[in-house]
Amino acid sequence: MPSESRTFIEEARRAQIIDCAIDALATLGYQQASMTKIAKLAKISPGVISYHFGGKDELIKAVVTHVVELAVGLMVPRIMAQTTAAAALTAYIESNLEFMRLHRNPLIALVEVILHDRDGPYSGQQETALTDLEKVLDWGQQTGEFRDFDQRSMAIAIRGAIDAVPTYLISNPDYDLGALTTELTTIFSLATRRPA
Amino acid sequence: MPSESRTFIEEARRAQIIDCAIDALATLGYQQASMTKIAKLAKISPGVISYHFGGKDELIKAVVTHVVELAVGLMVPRIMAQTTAAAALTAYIESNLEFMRLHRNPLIALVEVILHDRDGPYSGQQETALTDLEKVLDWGQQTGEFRDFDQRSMAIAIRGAIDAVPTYLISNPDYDLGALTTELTTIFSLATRRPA
DNA sequence: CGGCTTTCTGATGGCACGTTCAGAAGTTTA
DNA sequence: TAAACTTCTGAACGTGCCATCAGAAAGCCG
Repeated sequence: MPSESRTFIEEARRAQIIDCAIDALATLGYQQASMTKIAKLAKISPGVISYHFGGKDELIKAVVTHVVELAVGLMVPRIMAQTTAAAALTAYIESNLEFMRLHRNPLIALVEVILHDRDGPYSGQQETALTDLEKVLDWGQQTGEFRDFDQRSMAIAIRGAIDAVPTYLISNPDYDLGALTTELTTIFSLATRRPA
Repeated sequence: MPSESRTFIEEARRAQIIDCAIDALATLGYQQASMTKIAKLAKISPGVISYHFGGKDELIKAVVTHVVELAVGLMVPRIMAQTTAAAALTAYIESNLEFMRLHRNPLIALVEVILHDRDGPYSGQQETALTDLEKVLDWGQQTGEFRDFDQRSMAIAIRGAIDAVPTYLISNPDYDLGALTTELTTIFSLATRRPA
């Protein structure tokens, strides 16, 4: 159902439900974020969710799409604006962590979904993230800024380090993201650069 | 119930059930690994599990304890055997990945449990892993082998990179662990060492 | 106002889960 | 062998889940 053909009310309800689903996922975790609880959060009847989304799967898909759009919108321009691959990699890491700072709950909700939907339609998301990152790495190797590491291994390491942060933040909400950002960019700058 | 006071039969059953639980967790995932399915795998009645373990929580705890023991037994001696902090860090990473190679299903089972038991008793495991790693990092900073990075941030990055591997292997079971091991040790060697 | 569609309610059904339990089967002890 | 204990079975129970649906409410329009 294309967005154009949706009523004003329908748009509003969908947005409200998605927001509540994000809150439920982030605060309760995937297991506890049931349709009934999400409905209770939104102060509506459980049936409404099925009415607007058809089922739980579609609601989850809508949440993922929404958060991914948010993330891409924030990160891609920042990365594209760089003129060297090294700067792009730094911007990649920084914008990832900046997104955590600005949209913590949506990100945690996204992580919850991805972690719990094994073999689900979101394992593809991970592969996409890796190949996107590899483009930056390839750029740097082409220009000679980066040394000759294995791109896939490096991508796994970088994404792994980034993806560890939200999980860590769930247990330690007050940890200083700034220090972490500085250190992560330094680590992978040192790890990727061509030795003098 | 201490291990000493257990019958031979009880020991055998517990071991069998733990093995089947590991297989179920690794192949089906946390959600699908129900008591009934584990019992079916072990070709016993569901009641037997409750009889020997008291409940699902205790079974999961037994699985975690078992795998952690396996891992510690393999990794700690290798790390302790090193004479420099840099070598210890390399051994840390290598033995982690070696454990994946030797005990893939137990490790995946462990990861499944830790990922799905948010706020559960296993979030503590993660903190323990970080502080243990920080001991190695602190060693290297004391001796001057390592530069002055923030230990917590570095620990998060290293563990994140390592923990990303099992998840990646679920989707890509045939990826070359050797190449990954070499690259990960190189990355964090470059990232930690004191610049000349 | 009266018909028509959209939107919502809240109860219901069906399903899978973990746990429990009366009794059966097996094992040990005397 | 007989009694006592351990181990096991499989059905039953209570719970929470998602999906469904008849009917109520609300909005829209002629």
